[in-house]
Amino acid sequence: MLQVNILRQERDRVLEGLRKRQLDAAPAVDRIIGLDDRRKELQSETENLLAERNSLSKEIGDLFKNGKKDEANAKRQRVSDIKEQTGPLETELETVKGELEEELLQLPNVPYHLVPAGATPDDNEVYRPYDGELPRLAAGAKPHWELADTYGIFDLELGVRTTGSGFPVFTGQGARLQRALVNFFLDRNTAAGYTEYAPPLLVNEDTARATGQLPDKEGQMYYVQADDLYLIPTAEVPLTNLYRGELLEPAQLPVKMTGYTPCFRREAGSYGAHVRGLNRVHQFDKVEIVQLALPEESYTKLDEMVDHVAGLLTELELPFRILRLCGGDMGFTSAMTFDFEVWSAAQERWLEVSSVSNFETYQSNRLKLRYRTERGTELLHTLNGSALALPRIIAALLENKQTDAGILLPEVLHAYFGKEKLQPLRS
RNA sequence: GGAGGAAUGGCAGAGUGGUUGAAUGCACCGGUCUUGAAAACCGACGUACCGCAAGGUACCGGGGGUUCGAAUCCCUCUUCCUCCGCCA
Repeated sequence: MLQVNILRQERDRVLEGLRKRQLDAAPAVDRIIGLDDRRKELQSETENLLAERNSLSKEIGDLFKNGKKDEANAKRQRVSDIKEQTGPLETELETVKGELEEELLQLPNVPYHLVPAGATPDDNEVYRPYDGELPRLAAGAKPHWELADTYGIFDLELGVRTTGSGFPVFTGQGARLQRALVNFFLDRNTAAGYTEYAPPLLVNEDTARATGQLPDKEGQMYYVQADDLYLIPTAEVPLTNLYRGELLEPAQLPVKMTGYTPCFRREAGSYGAHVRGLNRVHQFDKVEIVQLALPEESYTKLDEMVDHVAGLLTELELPFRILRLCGGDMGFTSAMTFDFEVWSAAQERWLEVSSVSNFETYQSNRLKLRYRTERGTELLHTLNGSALALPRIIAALLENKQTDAGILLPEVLHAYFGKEKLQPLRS
């Protein structure tokens, strides 16, 4: 959520930034400022009356003590009058505050100055191209959903039986590979200074709202009605919220967290050839990294996170490129996002495997996540990234590493998986 | 799920209707003393919002109510603790 003061003080910069999202925010911004003006007006008026009430109440107390009952009763009448006035004022104040918040929630984050303008993924900037020859597979190379059958990696039919479409069941060495990857990622992340957490997979409404999933992505989350809880779409949500409402000392920063969780996404309306196999599923495993950083350091930290994720992909020996998302393709809450895409030689397309973003103060404003400065308190910057999402990594490993002799695993996984390659099932 | 108890500032912990935003201790910060440190002593020490400022308002788990006035009384919700039951 953007801060009203920023909208007031930097109106032009905000509007210009939001235009990169193909959004003309001028009417909304003006409505917000108008509501905030009204809010201040009502608040001053109300508080003046309350101040009078408070001082009268004190006098009444003294008068009663001194036995001056008549004088006290006269003042009591005045206080009653004040109450009659403040009632409607306070009601209106609450209404205006609600409307103000409603408007603010509709406004996405302002893109960072380096973010390219644009409407669709075609406008994304190739920030770091793949510097090599894209691998070519022998004729007859299979996509991962066919390899999954041959090698017994995962089974979509079983998921349909237990749950429904888009819930893969990982089996045998596929399940083992998944576990190996989770461990590999967590080890690398903790070695890089991220503290490991195993957070809840269900969160309450306040939590979902604070990181911006509500109201923007309401329909994308699974909702447990009986207990009013949401299944997390990413570990970002519980991890970032661990610090909701905190006031940190600069010495505590940056806070670096990592966590492995399943992620749940309804993905309503996503069907077609590009969502076959593991390309898009309702439940998947992901290891996430999160940082809480000083504003002046957050973009350095973003670079650090990008390099870290790039290191993981390099170790996995997967050809990848990094995109800087254009305004129109960026998430609602992000100020700048880098997407990592792995090349799938069998599908001959790029698969997104990680998204690394700086949210600046957009989340921390809702989180009330601040740090102490000489002058007072300031909002922190929050950042997060996938390190990494499992299904498409598995898809890419299967497809790119297939040989006549089996699927060769990258060397770094040998210690985690126990074997050098995946073996076909005996049929 | 049943019964009882509790929720106060960074922590501990007073406070049951009227100068209580809140005693006291600890921690933290500034200072005195000291070659330095410790100890001792002195001082400062919550957050948000409104206001140019002076100052004001709100907040003692959340919400609502009683009252001229609520941390303090009432209702309700949540969470934690103890005991019982059930259970991975």
